[in-house]
Amino acid sequence: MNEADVTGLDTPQQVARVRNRRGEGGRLREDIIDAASALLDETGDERAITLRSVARRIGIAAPSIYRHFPDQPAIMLAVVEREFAALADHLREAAQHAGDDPRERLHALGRAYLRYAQDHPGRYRTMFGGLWMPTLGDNSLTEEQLTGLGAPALRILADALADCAAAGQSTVTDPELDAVTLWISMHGLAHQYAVIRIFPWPAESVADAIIARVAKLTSR
Amino acid sequence: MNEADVTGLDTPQQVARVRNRRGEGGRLREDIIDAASALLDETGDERAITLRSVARRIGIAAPSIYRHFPDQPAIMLAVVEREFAALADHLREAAQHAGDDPRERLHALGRAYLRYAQDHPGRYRTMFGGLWMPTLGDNSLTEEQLTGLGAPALRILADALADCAAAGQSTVTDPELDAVTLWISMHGLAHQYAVIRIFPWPAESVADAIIARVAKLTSR
DNA sequence: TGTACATCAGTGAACGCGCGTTCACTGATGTAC
DNA sequence: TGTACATCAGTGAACGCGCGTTCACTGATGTAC
Repeated sequence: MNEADVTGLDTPQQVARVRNRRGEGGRLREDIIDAASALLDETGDERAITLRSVARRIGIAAPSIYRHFPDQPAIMLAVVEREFAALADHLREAAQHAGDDPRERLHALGRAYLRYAQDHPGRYRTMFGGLWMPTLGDNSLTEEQLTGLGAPALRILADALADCAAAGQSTVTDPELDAVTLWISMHGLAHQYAVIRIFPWPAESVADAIIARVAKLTSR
Repeated sequence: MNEADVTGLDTPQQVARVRNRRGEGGRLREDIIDAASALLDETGDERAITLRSVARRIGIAAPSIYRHFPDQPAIMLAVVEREFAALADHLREAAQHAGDDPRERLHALGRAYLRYAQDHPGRYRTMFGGLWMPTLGDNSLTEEQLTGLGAPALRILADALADCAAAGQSTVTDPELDAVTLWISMHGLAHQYAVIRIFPWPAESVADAIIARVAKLTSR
């Protein structure tokens, strides 16, 4: 690091980086995941996440990554794990801000889910696109871990749906199963959003229709 | 081509190939698309479709592809175009074999759509995954072409839904819009099928619930 | 307080690989005369 | 019927590139004595 670094001559890809202090080396791990997420947001293409592109972005040498990740797929897995947690947080927050009416809360959750896919299409596609996944036994991810990734977010949805049913605003009889059905349906919309940026149909009404019909909401 | 070629010593990747006769060079174009589709089926990973992997598979030299495609993305586009047509054919056939009851026909379409995603997960993910798409202005595909790809399949679904409404089996009032809604919802299920092979929920009932609720089918 | 040293965080050079693409070419085949 | 030739279908060698990964290393910093 020298004076030239603050002149703005460096590309944003090659920011000068201060070496972490002793004992704080673990922070690079977070920086790597941050950089990979940012690359996903910018390029929308998970193929753009290479060991070297991530290293360039942070301003480190490529081999430095091996101090924190065993190989390249491990970075993808870490990104996806963090994003699933972020999605659950995002939904939880939306549910808390939605007020006391269960029906409103469910709609708020649907909107929040869609917003996540719209705001981070690259991340959403990566999370659900499957290309980061193990080639079946290729690495150490178990099936439970795999389906468990989305479990917290699904839990939030199932609770909201159960609240609707309890309040007499929905006629579903199996909120756990119907939460899956609702999530699957919303995923179809969110995924299309994340893939085709210009959605050729009135998306709001599509979302409302899906929620109201799949969740079997009663007419007000 | 010599005797050794029929001894089975060659890998399936390197089949001896007879040069097309004069005037029939266009057949290689079909062979290239065939090979790319087959690679998609086998690997389930569109990153496996490279100029060289396709060429190896057919048994030609890599540069030969340039006689038929301007570049590598053009192959992907051709594959996707053909698959969308195949999907529409598949649905049309299912509708024809479903008999005269509109409700049954709609359910048959839903099952056929799901089956396509199950039988060809790699193709399905590629068609709807968006990674083959132009980087916006990067090549010559227009927005109409893009959204038009799925139009024939959507048409079939919209007609079936309109038939349900006309027969009093569905209370939808806008079959065009609701066909989109239904397709989006089924896409969510089909996409999950194509990504996670072991589906952790009763998929049949999920599909039935989506169709019945989104299509607003009347109870029998 | 000073100093030797172990540890930590990260580097620089190099490797082999498969990729997309280019170029000048080859050899079979149909056609004009 | 024969033959010259244009065309067609496809090739072989080579290029530069970015990739994942390895290896031995460097230099700062905290710690034990």
